[in-house]
Amino acid sequence: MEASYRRIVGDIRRRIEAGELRPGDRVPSARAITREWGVAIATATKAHAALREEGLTIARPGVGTVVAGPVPRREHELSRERIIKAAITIADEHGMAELTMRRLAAGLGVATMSLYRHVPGRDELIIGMIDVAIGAVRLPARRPRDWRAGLEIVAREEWAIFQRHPWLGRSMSLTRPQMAPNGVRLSEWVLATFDGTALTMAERMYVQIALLTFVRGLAAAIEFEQEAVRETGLTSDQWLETQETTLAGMIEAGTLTRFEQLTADGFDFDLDQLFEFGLARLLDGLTLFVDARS
Amino acid sequence: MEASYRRIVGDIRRRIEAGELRPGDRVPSARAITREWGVAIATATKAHAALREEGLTIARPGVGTVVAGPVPRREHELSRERIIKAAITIADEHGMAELTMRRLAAGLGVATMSLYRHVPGRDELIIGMIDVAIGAVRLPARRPRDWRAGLEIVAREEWAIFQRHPWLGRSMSLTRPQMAPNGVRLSEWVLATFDGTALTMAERMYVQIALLTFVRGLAAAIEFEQEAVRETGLTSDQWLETQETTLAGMIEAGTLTRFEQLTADGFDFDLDQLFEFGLARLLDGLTLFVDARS
DNA sequence: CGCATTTGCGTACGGTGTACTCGCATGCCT
DNA sequence: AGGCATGCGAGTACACCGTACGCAAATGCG
Repeated sequence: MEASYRRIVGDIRRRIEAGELRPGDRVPSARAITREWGVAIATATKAHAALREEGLTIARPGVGTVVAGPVPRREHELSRERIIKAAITIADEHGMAELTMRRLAAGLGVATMSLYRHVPGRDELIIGMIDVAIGAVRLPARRPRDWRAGLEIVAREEWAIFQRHPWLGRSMSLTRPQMAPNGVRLSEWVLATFDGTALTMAERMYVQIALLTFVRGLAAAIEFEQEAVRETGLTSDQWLETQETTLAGMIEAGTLTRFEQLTADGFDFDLDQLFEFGLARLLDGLTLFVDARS
Repeated sequence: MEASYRRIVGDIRRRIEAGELRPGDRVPSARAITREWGVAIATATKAHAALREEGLTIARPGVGTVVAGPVPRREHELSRERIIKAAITIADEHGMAELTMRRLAAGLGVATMSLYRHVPGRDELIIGMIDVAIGAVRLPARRPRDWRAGLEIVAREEWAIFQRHPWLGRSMSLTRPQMAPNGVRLSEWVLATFDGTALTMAERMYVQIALLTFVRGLAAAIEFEQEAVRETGLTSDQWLETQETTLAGMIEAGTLTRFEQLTADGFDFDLDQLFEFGLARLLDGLTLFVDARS
């Protein structure tokens, strides 16, 4: 009769090879083996050692003996990635103010404090959200020959991201844009866009920041605009009312003729148009600058 | 012997004329008169009526009989103005996060809930702060002939305000800029700057918003910069460290040559330079636009 | 004298982020 | 076989927030 620990090793190996136990899963613990196979704990330890020897498993004190190999994505388990994704969903749909740790945990079906095993705190969570959001920017692998076209692509891409994530504009200033890994990737792409020009790296960076600043500044208005919509359009009335009482006194003083004319014409905010207008002006100005450098 | 209520009226009138009781002060109440002059309450009421008849006082139910006339500034008393000013001071010095109603009240030496007699809530307080801050913008009465010069003045003035109040950039998008009375005043000035051009009011508004958006976007970075300084410079190190570990992996991949070169050159953020650069480019672009319209 | 009204302010509530702690399961050492 | 340090999940508790509510005192008035 073969040594009983060899039988245990064989059983477990079979389970691994059958895919019953996948990489990252916990093999039966020593205590569990004693119960399952009816052996002493020494035997169980010996089996563990043999498995480890074969490279099939690795032992992690405090957690268990785990099947070796690249850990596959495990959808149902809590992870930093999954938390961030859920947080982004909440922020997108209900606004940043609604993103609380409790609500986030409830949405994930876990206890509040469990989040803190994967994320240091709310601020760091937001930084992670920013990075993931920026990471969604898709830049064409083939860089356009024209720097202006490249810049326009980036700006439009950023604008799209800001629209998809209304909270992003106001949260981004929490951190230096470069801090997030995906921000660095974006920066590099923009810097490279100017490769055909005489601009120094510092100058390119200035250009990039000027552009991003404008887009981000405009994006900061998105959240408010959306919040206004969320609040049952009441804000629109309320705004009108406030404006009315506010303006009444000033118009009486007769010093607001142009502003009055503007509102009479039914001027309306359209963020997309504002974006297009500002982008065109900024790119025009940058063109003058780049041309002067060449 | 004269009617005793006439004596009381005389006494009180003397106090008022002597400046002992100033406009807005409360004249002795009916109860107080009965105690002070030893008369019946009917007499006291009669005295009050006589004073009111003379136009010296006005009666305000629930508060008292008050000396008539324009109410002078009363430094030591709580007022919406004083609250807003104190709030701005706190936000300037310690950041918006430190601005709590409790702390604000403590700084003013009053109970927390006393604030709510003068301010509906924190949000409205912030709106008031924004308005006061914007109200500090000093525009020359004599408008420059050149629209570009005018725009530059406004932009620099706004930038100065944003620097003086680091919280302003992030808070302003809470509301439409026009909501605050002083914002309207500013808008009107900018609109008027283009009087010599062919721009429609809507176009002028677009120009203004584009400019303000850029300035505000850049201003959003001020708060973080200041916060970094506040946190004992640790953030600077921490940032470097994060950047190091972050970049290490990416540089290894060999895809960040330009960014690497930038940091090697010791590129440093200088918000003022960024402002100047962006402003110049934006104004250049706007010039092309305005010229094309003429 | 009773009344409604104004004012100042204390208490309390429902919410937040998160520090702390406890129980449990683990691999390892003696 | 038993004791150990370790890792993990989760519950409890704390400090703090904005502010609704209500009470007590003072007032002019009928």
